[in-house]
Amino acid sequence: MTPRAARGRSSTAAMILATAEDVIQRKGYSGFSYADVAAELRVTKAALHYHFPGKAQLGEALIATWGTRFTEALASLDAAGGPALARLDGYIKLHAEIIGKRKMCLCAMLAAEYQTLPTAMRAALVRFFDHRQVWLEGILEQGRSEGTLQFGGAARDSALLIISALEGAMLLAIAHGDLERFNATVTSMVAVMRGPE
Amino acid sequence: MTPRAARGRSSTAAMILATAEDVIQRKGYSGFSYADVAAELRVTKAALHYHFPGKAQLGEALIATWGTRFTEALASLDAAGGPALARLDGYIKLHAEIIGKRKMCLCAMLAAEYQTLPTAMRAALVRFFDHRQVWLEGILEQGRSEGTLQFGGAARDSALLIISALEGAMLLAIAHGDLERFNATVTSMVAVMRGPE
DNA sequence: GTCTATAGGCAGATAGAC
DNA sequence: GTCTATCTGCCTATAGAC
Repeated sequence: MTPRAARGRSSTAAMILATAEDVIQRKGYSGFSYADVAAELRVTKAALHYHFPGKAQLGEALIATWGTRFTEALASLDAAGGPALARLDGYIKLHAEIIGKRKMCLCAMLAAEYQTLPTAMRAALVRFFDHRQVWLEGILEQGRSEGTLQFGGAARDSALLIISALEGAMLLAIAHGDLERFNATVTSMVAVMRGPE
Repeated sequence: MTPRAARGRSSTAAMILATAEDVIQRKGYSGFSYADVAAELRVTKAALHYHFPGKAQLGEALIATWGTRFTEALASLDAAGGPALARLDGYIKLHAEIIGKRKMCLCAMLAAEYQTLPTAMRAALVRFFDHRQVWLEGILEQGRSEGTLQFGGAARDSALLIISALEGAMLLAIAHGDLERFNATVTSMVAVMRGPE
C-alpha cells in the first residue's frame, strides 16, 4: 500500500519522517541527505524514494507533520485552560524541550535556509509561522484583558517579539551548547511580559 | 605573493572573502560551494584553493573578517559617544542593513548549522557571540545608570534577550520577505527597554 | 515494499603546466 | 596567481528484479 503519498502512513514512512526531521533539525536541509536517513534506518535510499519521491516532497511532508504536531500541542494548551501566563509558559516549554536535545525547531532551521528551498516548501513555512503568530496574539490579548500579561502596542508586535526571541535564543544555545543561556534569556523575556510588580 | 594565508590579503583573496560571505549569508555553509564563488568571480575553483586551501579554512577566515568588521562598527558607535539608547539604535541598524539585503548575519547562519561545522569554526563562532554580548552588557549598564534604559535582572540576561530577538527577527524576516515585520519587532523591543514613560 | 545496480552530476581537492 | 585536467566520493534519482 502507501502508493506514493504516505497519507495513512506506513510505519516505515513514519520512521523516515521522524529520522529526516531529526537530521534536519541538527544539520539543516542542505546538510541532510537520503543516504543519512537510509543508513540510520538500515534501509536503502531506494526505499526512501518509494515513500517520498524526492527530497522536496519529503521536505513538504516534514513541514506538514511538524505543523500538525505543533497545532495539536497548542490545542492541548488551550484545552488545559488557565491564565494566559500559564499557556505562554507551556508554549515556551515546547521550545525548551527541543533545545534540550540540542536541536533547532524544524521550521526555524528551514527559515535560515529559505533561499535554497523549493517553492512549495517556502509557502508551507510561511503558513506555519503565520499560524503560530495568530495563536500567540490570542494568548496576549487574553493576558492583557486578564491583567496577567502587560505589553504596549499591538498584540501582533509582541507576538513577533516572543517568537523572535525564542528562535534566536535557540540559535545561541545551539552554538554555546548552553541550556542555561536559553533559560536565562526566556526568564528575562517573561519578566518583561509580566510587567512591574 | 600571498603564499597560502591571505594575510596582507591580495585583492583576489578579498573578493573571494566578500563573495563567499554573501553566498553563505543567503544559502548557508552547507549550501555554498567553491564552484558557486568561482563562477561568480569568473575564476576557477583551483584559484580559490590557492588562496584558501579548503572550505574549512575559508570558513575560519570569514568568521575572522566578520568579527573584525563588527568590532570596528561597535568601536565606531562608541567613538560617536552619546546616550546608551543611541548606541543601541546604532547596533540595531547594523542588523537592519543586513536584513534589508535579504541576508542573515553570517554568524547566525553558521550557528544554525553548528553541528556540521569543523571544530575551528565552532570555536571562532562562540568567541564572536561572547564578544557581542559583552559589548551589549556595557551599553545596558550605561543606560541603566543614565536612566535611558530600563530592565530588571542582570545586564547579561537582557543582552542575551536583545541578541536573541534580533537574530530571531531576521530569521522570520527572511522567510516572510518582510522588512516591516523586522522593524515592528525591533520597535516593540526598544519600547520595552525604554520602559514606561 | 525493499532490494541491487547504475546513471549523471556536483562536491571538495590535488598535480602540474603556464 | 591562475589555469587545465583529473580524481574520488557523495548526491539525487531511476529502472527493474524479487
